[in-house]
Amino acid sequence: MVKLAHEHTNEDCLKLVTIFQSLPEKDLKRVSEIVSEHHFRGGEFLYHAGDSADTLMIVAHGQAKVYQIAANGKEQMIRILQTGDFDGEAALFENNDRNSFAQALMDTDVCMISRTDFQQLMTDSPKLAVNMVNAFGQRITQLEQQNTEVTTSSVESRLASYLLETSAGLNDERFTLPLKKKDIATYLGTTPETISRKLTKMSDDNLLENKGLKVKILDSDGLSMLV
Amino acid sequence: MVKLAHEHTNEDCLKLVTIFQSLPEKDLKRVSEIVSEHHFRGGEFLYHAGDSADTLMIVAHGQAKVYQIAANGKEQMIRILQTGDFDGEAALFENNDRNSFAQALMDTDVCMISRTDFQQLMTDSPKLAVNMVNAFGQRITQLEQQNTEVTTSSVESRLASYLLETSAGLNDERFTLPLKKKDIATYLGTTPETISRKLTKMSDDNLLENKGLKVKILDSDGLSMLV
DNA sequence: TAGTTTTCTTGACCTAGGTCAATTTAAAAC
DNA sequence: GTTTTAAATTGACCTAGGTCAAGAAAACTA
Repeated sequence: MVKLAHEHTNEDCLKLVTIFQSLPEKDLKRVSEIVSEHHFRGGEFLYHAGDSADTLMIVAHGQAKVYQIAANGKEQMIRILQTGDFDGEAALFENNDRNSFAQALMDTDVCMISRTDFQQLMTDSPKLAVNMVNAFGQRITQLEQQNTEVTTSSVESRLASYLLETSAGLNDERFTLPLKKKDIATYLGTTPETISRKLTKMSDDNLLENKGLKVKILDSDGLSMLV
Repeated sequence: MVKLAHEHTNEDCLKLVTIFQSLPEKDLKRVSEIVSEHHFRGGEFLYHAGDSADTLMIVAHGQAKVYQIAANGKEQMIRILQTGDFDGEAALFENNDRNSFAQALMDTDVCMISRTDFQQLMTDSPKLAVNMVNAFGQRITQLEQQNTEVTTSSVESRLASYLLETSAGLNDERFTLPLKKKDIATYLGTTPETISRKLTKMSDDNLLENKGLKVKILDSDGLSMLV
C-alpha cells in the first residue's frame, strides 16, 4: 500500500505548508483544486537553470537541494528544501528564468502550482498573500543573517553552528549528517577537504566523535564557544 | 522654500515606491492617510538593533545604510537604502526585534507606516499584497545571488562588479564612490586596506583612474573580465 | 564477492587577503 | 587660517583555508 501515501499528497501540501495555514475553508478548497502532484526519484532534477520559472514547488515528502553555478563554475548550495518548504521567490513574479538548479536528494513528492493560478489565488485570498509576505520576510531575514555569517566568521565557526543546528533540528546529539560532505561544503562556502580537517580537529579537541558522516556531539558548550 | 519639498514627502512615498504603483485610487488614499513622515540628519539612526520592529520604512529622499554587528564584533553592511527603497521584511511580521542598524548617510526623509496599519491595508488591498510578494521575491533572488558571489568569487571580482554596477547606476564612467571605503569594504565582505590595494592594482593595470573616492573607469571590458 | 565508482581523508604546498602599525591625506571644527 | 579628528594609503607580516594529488573507505552494481 505504498501508493496510499501519494494519494494523500495533495492534502499534505495544504497541511504541511505554513502559508496555507489558517486559510478559510473555501480558499483551501481552491488550493487543492489547482495543486498538482509530482514524484521525483533521488538525483532527479525538479528544475534546471534556464528553465522558465513559472511554478511554485512545495515539498510534501523528501528533500531537495537548490544550488547555483557561479561564473567560475563553482557550485554554491543555496538551500535545502525539507518537507513543508517551498520554492517560490523566483517563480511567482514576472517571466523570469530560473537561475538555479533543484535536485532531489531522495525520493521526493512535490506539489506544484502554476504561477498564474497562484497569483490569481493570492488576489482572491488576502490572508494567503499576507502569509506569503510573512514567509518571504522570514526568508529574507535568514538570508541576510547568513550573508553576515559567511563574510564575518570562520569556516570552523560556521561548521560548529551548522552541527549544533542540525543536532538541535534532529533533537539528538548523535546523528548522521544529512548531506554529503561536498554538499555541506558548498553550503558553508568551503571545500570537502576543509570540512574533513575541521571535524578531525574538533574530534581531537574532544568536542565530538566523528566517523564518516556519523557525528556524536560530546561538548555542545565547547562547540558553541567556536561560533 | 526648502520646506516645500518636505510637504510633498507623503506624496513622494506613494509615487516612488514600486509596491504602491498601480494601486487603485482608494487604496492610495488610505496609504496616504496612514503614512507619517520623519526626517533624519546624516549620521542619525533610523533604528537600532534591539528596537522592536514594528514599522515599515520607506526612503523618500536620501540614503541610509543597514548593517549588522556579527558575534565577533565585525560590522557587516546588509544594504544601502536608496530613494524609493523600503525596509520591511523584519517589520511586517510577528513581534520581532530588529537585528540590524539603519543609519542615515545624509539628510534623509523617511515615510513610516506602522505594522498594524500596513497589515490591515494588505488584507484589504490584494493588489498591494501581491506587489509586496513580488518585491520580496526579487530581494530574495538578489540575496541568494549575493550569497553565491561572496562565497565563490574573489574580492577583486566583487569589487570590479561593484564598480561596474555603480557606474552603470550613475550612468557615467566617471563618478565618486557613494560610500566611504570602510562601508564599501564591509559591503563586499573585506577591509578598507584591501579595497585600497585592489584599486591601486586596477589603476596600475590601466583599468581605471583612482584618486581617493574619485573613480574613472577606463576599460570596462577589462574590468568585466575580472568578474 | 569481486569490481567499479564515488566519497572521504590526509599530506604537501601555496596564496589571497587579513592584521597591525606608521604615514599621508582629507575633512570638520574652531 | 590652524587645529583636531577621521579616512585612506602603504609596508611588513602571517595564517586560514584553498588546491592538487594519492590512498583508503564506502557505496553501488553486476
